[in-house]
Amino acid sequence: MNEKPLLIGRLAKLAGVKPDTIRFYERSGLLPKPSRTASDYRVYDDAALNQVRFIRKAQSLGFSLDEIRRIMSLRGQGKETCRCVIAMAEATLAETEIKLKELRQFKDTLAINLTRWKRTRRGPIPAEFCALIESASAE
Amino acid sequence: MNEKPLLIGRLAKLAGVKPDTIRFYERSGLLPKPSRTASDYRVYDDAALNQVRFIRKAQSLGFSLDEIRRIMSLRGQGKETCRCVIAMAEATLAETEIKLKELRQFKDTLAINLTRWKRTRRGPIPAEFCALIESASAE
DNA sequence: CTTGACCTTGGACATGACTCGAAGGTGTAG
DNA sequence: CTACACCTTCGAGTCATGTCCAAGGTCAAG
Repeated sequence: MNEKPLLIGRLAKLAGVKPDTIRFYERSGLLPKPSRTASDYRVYDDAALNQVRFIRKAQSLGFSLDEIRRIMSLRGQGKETCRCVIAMAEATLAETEIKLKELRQFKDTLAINLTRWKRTRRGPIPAEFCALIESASAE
Repeated sequence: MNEKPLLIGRLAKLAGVKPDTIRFYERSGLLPKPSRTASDYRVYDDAALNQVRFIRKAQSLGFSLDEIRRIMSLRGQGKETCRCVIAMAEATLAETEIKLKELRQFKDTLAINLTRWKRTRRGPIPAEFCALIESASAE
């Protein structure tokens, strides 16, 4: 009643990417080299799935693979590297906060411009659109 | 006392990009074709500077040139395109809001883990900090 | 034992977004 | 007139991030 090993195809499917992408991440040093079966198949554990999902998530938030590699390297450091880890985490946090602020501002600008457009060019405006503008500018 | 025309090099410097990039944006339909001097030099106005800055800003927030092109086309077009424009704006706004929410969540996760770790930093590195990657990708 | 779905590697190709170089024209300072 | 820093086009190169293909190995089902 052994569980079947988690091979690359299944991992890829679970993470919503292609096997090639997993291999590419491994080559790029984003994922640790997995263990292999006797026949050289890659075998993954559950952590690998989380790691791949984390990469995609961070990517969708605008981090490059290079930045993600740095963020992920926070794991598994020795205690002598405490300061380094803290600094890195804080840098990432600061970066994220700046992105947040700018994105919010961008959204507001967009909303304001659309409101102006709405006023000058009075076409048929769906109700939901007005609601969207309202809620966006209200923030 | 004529003002000197705003040529590509100066515009590029003001916007913090290279002349090549400006030409590239023009070729890609992100910037309108500027007027030319008798000797075929591109001559820009202040609006161009704002446009280039807008592109860079939006880019830094994770929008592709293609998305930016669509966002920018909201300016100064149409009358029958109302519905189309509205739908596009709505989509962009929604997308931006999702990004906002996710980024905020990402930041919070990061901050929480960092704070927790700082409090306990006398001892060995707590497992939960090392699990940052996993927790961040959870959900 | 064959079939078909997996896996392996290596290398080529694709796309977005620049970035550079060559070859030549323009404008101004000395 | 001569430098020199600009400008022009065109085509090619670069980097990040995949994505595909070929040639071959593995494994479970029929």
